[in-house]
Amino acid sequence: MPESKPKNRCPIDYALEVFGDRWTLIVLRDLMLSGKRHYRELMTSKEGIATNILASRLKKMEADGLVIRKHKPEDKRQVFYELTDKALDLVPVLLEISRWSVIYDKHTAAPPELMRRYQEEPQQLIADLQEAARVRQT
Amino acid sequence: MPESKPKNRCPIDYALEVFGDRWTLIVLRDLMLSGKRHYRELMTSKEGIATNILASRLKKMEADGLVIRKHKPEDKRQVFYELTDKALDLVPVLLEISRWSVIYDKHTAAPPELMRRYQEEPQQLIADLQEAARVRQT
DNA sequence: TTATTTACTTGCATTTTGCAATTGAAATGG
DNA sequence: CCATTTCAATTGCAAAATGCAAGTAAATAA
Repeated sequence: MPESKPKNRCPIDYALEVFGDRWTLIVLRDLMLSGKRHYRELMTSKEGIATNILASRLKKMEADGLVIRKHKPEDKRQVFYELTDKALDLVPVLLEISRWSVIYDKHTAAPPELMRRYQEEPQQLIADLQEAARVRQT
Repeated sequence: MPESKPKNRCPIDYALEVFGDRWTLIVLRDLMLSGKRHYRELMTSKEGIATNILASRLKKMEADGLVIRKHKPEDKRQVFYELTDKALDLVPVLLEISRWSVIYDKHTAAPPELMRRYQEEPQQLIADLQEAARVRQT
């Protein structure tokens, strides 16, 4: 990595560079919480991401160390995207954002059971979601 | 409010609509954690926001119920932006994002004392930051 | 061997952003 | 007072990012 940015940057600013756009968090959500792993699966999110945007985001996410692009041995057309620890460590951020949205969006569609568990045993839920995502990658 | 969006929306998606762009979180950070309240103060962030973008973001943030625009009685040119509870409830999100950035950005500039307190007594730190922001608005 | 699936890429119109200059209202200085 | 400065924006335009539709290459299936 070149990595020759102006030292000492605000943590919010760094986060925005990595996932501060309209689509990266959507893709991360689908990979981390919805169990999607393939390009074609990521295309089906109901927010309707354009194929060129998805491709460019996955490329940037790989460059930023959030995902690793791999080929399926049994079908070499197929690609799947594996989450790194750097990405999995965003689970608490996604949950905290969700908690906020549930309060302020009256049309929210957050799974109630998930949010109840987040309130009652946040650490355990985080660990479970990360573990579930890790298990899927094989 | 009109509020006629397609019912049942994902909480991540709602959050992205409200603050999922390059600048809104920067402005929120400056209002919530750096104690800025005036347009001219928000212009000085080292990320260098353009004046037209700042104006449009503040307008959208007001429409989304994050800030309230008020005039200073003693100088009617001056405007200050007051944070709503909806905005102050994003303090945990900002801190969680910061925690992540501190781990993965080797050039991070997060105040170590702040992050130490977040680790040791998160609830108290959140309450203190919200209270400090509230006190400033008068 | 032809058709289909998968993961993209390309071209182009539309939208958003960034930059510089300008504005108008209100305060301040002489 | 009247000119100057401050403050919070707005305007115009170029550049970049996004969205949409069509196309492509490699691998598999029929």
